[in-house]
This record gives sequence, C-alpha cells and structure tokens, in this order.
Amino acid sequence: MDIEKPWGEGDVGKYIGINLRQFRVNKGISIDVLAKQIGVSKLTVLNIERGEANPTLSVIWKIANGLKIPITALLSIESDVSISRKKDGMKLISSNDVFVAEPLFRSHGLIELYRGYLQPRGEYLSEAHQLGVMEFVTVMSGQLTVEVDGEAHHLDDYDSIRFKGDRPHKYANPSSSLTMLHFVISYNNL
Amino acid sequence: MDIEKPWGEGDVGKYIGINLRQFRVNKGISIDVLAKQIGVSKLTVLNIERGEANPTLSVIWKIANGLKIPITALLSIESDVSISRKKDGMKLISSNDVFVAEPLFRSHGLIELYRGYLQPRGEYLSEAHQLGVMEFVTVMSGQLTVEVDGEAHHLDDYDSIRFKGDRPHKYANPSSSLTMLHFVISYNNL
DNA sequence: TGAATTGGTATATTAAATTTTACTTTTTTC
DNA sequence: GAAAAAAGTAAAATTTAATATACCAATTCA
Repeated sequence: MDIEKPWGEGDVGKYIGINLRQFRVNKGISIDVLAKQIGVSKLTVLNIERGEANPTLSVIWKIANGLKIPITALLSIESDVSISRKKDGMKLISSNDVFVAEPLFRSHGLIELYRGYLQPRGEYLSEAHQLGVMEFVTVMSGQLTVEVDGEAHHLDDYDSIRFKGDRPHKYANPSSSLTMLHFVISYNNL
Repeated sequence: MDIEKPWGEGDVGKYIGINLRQFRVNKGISIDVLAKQIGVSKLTVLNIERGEANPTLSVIWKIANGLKIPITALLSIESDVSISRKKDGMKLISSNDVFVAEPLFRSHGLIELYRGYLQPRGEYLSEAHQLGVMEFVTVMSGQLTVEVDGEAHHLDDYDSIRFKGDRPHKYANPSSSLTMLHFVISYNNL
C-alpha cells in the first residue's frame, strides 16, 4: 500500500522521520512509550518515522513538545565539519570596495555566517532583507556604528548587536583603521 | 462552529497563521491567488491564516515552498534590537577559569551566541551537546586548536570552523596569549 | 456609481489522517 | 533457547483536513 507523496524533491516527510527516529532512539525510548507519552497512536509515530506519513501540525507539535525540542528541529538536514580560513594577504587593502562580506557557512538556508571588512571611514547601507530575518553582528576588531530604525548604536571591538534585518540599516566605520566584522543571518525568526 | 485546538499554550497554529499572512501581504498577493499558485484551496489558506486550522505537513510544505521560504520560517516568533557589550576590565585576567563563555543572545531556542575566552595554554573539553546541534566557532583574536572526531584543526585569527556539536570536542589555546572566540550554536540542524 | 477584487461565511462532499485492535516478525535479554 | 520487548503489518472504523461551490459584505478602482 504505497502512499502518495504530495511534496517534491525536498521530501520533508522523509527528513522529519529520520530526525524523529534519531531523537527518539537517542532518548532510548520505544515507539509505544513515546506514542503514549505524547498522546498519539503508535501507528502514527511509526509511519512518521518511516517517512510514509503526512502528519498534521498538531501531531508535529505534540511530538516536538513531547521531546522538548523546538518544532523546527524536526524539519532539516545538515552535514559535518568544515573550516573557513581568512584568505591571507587578501585583496582587502587593494580592494576599493568600501565594504566586503565573504560567506563563511550556509546552513540549510536557516542560518548564514559571513566575515566582513569595512574600510576606514567607510559606510555601507544594507537594504531590508526578507521578512523574518534576524541579524547578529559582532565586531572582531575596530569600531562600528550601526544605524537601524533611525537610531545609531556604537560598538567597540568584541561588542555584538542583534536586530531585525527586515528593515534598512547602515554600517559605518568611524575609525581610521579597518574594521573586521562577523555576521550571522538567521532566517528562523519572526 | 468553533474548532477544537489540540495544542496547548504554544498555539503554533496561531503563529503559523500570523506569519503566513505577514509573508503573503508582504508579497502583495491575495489569498485566492496564493492558493491557486501553491495548489491548495482558498479556504485552507484562509483558515490557516486565521489560526483556525490544523494543516498537514504537505500543505505546510506547499506554502513554504510556494513562498520560497524555509519551512521553519513559518513557525516562530521574535522581538527587536539588543546589544551585548564586552564588560570592560572583566575578571578575565583575574579569573582562574581556563575557559569562560558569556552568552550574548538567545534566539527562541533556535540559535545562541556566545563570547568565549580561552587562557594561554588553556584546554577545554566540551561534552557532546544535544542531537542536531551545529556549532560555529570563530577566532576573533589569538589561536585555537579544535579537536573533533579525533582530528585536530588549527585556526588562526579570523578563521572559522563548523562542526556537529553532538559529539565531544576539545578546544585548546596553543599560544601564550589570550584567545577570544565567538560561538554560534544552532539547534535547527540535523 | 458600478464593476471587480478581496476577505470572509455556509454547506455538503471527498480524501485522508488518526485511532483501535489484533496479529506477525525481529531483536534483545536473562 | 525461551521470554519479553520492540518493530512492523493488516484491516476496519472514526475523525477531520481539504476541496468545491455558491453566496455575502467591504473595499478598491476605473
């Protein structure tokens, strides 16, 4: 009795299954126990774990809630270890771009990391990002002024700021030396 | 004709509704158009937006897919702007802890940011975190050696590393000066 | 003002998720 | 190797998500 999979390549159903099983086995409890614990039928859990199901939001919530994990933790995939090194002797000094951001990691479209360089006295205006984006900026060295919602915030080295990225915001380097930044863009937030 | 809400306080259904409407209105398209575009009935979209629905995973996927947003972006909430400053003249030097991590931001349990200090010649062994955790470490200043899965990786300043946090890993500062680190812990990944 | 669009309501129908029960097979454990 | 627990199968019953259609009120717009 094959089941129609309404979704395309992504196969969310398959992943939620893999993830759920991983979490459950990790906790060392059986399907039956989990099912009773969270108040759904054993068969439902079984089918979900096998990727042969199309669970309702309420069921998904019950599972996430019962396992005490964020609901979103059931819906993704990811890989292993990777390193991103600062390209030594980069075109930093050569570049006449005021602002440069080089991508470090991209994690399944949910989170992105960048390394940023802002020239002395440089300014950069960022358009509003997609709705639901949260931005985390950390000053690795130098100084930074962030202007968002009409307010300016000054940061020294090792300071961090967080703000909703779905509005225009401006970065400025008020100092006379290069500012090195660290960006985290998170797409999960609303 | 009131509808039973199977979930508790969390009210995921309400949030997915708010979020969906936000995305849709933001795109400037009507319910009917969206519905046809993604291949679900108008009434379904309407009910979801009003929080009076219990959509199936396939429908949730269709919506996220149709709007070209990560499926998880439909299921959360978040707030505004906040800054975390390095406490000047901290107990860094005074502290005889080899490793100190101070929390910067916590974003709805999905992502956490830390600032870390690792003393010269210091070593710190981190237990395996919860399953599905991805860790991003950036060297803001100094040097760092990360050992994960039996392999050691050496990082200089401004280098970054990413690895699955669900296994034990060791941080070491091979240099004779303080190492300043930046941690991102992401819980969405698997 | 009048037509068209949009959000929302009402109802009946269809498709399918979830439950229940019982039974089989595999794996674990003593 | 027998007992017990866990995973998986089968089928029928129940519940409910999703669709389809028509209709209403408010808003937009030409």
